[in-house]
Amino acid sequence: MALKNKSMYAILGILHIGPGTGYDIKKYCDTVLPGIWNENFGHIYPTLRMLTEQGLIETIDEENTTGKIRYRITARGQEELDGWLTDPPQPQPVRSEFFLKFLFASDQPKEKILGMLREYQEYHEARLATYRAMEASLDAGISGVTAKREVFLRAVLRSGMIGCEGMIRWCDETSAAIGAL
Amino acid sequence: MALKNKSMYAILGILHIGPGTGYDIKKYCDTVLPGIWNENFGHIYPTLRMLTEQGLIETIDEENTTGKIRYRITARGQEELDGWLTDPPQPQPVRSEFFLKFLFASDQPKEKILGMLREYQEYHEARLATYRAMEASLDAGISGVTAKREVFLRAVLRSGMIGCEGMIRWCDETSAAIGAL
DNA sequence: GGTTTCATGTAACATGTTACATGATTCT
DNA sequence: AGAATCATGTAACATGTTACATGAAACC
Repeated sequence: MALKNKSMYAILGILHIGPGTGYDIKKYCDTVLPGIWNENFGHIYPTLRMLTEQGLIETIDEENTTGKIRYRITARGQEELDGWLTDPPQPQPVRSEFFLKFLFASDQPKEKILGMLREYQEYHEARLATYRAMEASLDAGISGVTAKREVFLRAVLRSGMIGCEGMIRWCDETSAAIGAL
Repeated sequence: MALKNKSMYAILGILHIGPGTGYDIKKYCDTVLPGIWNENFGHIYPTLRMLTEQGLIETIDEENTTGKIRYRITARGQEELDGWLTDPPQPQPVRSEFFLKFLFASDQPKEKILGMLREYQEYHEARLATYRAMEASLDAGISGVTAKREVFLRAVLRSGMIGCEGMIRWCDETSAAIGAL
């Protein structure tokens, strides 16, 4: 009875912000949700069909000249979304390839380990730069979001920045510790 | 030819630290690798068989009274592991249920949102406490790891702590911002 | 006229989790 | 004697990714 997977809620949530096509949903994940959520077409289209069958979303038929199919959330879909929002998020299993490699690298040459740390640091510096750019575009007021939702978007950006800053600092600390070995 | 999945390397890496059974590998993931890597039996046993077939690990036969099967890494397995360690880790797709909910919660009552943040903060405080406990047990010198590997374990613990501290700070900041709405 | 972006969808494949079945050993 | 932990393994299921096929519309 209950929805099986998280993807269904992700799609329901995206459609609650505004109606759109499967393609729009993918776009939304890639542009506003990177680092938070990802979906691929192989998942989106079957899920849209399931959600429609369950009456949680519906198609908008509008002088359908092209092959586009726009969906919007239904009242029942909104209810289902609100219920999910109330459930505490379950801690998800983590799999960090970097830390796994790092832990197993203790017998590798020091230079190799320092190189791994440098790359990891550069990766986070690049991410931090893109977060800052996103923040700047919010500052410039070119996004079409409401003031309230902007507070939430900024908060999510801040969390990404805090994470990156922490990892950059960690790389510094750790490089120093490894260098001293 | 090349190994398909990350689990194979995780298992290879764990066995490179020391020989063990499938059960030991699961234990290792649950105790020293939580927050970094997880495996389940349904994956471990078939993978051990594949790794054996590929000659990357081998069984240790020792007066096998019980049903235990202990594995150790082979020279070829060590080579394969070293090669993987040299490849840069690929950025993994992220899916954070909490942030997804948080972003979709902007239309929910303020109290509900503050509650979500409070729970998220408590969760990170609890994790921080376990990391500190793990650090204390390293300080006490009761772990049987080498001095060098201990440096790496401490570094991984530090990264977990930095992450938790960052998220706790973020919850404070964000609760204040939401409260002011 | 050609390239990029928009748009939908399926099939095959890869990966990961849960539940179950079984039994030995160790601890209380 | 009973409970907890150790130990191996399979089958069914759930989830997620990639490659492919197709074509319209927008841009240059």
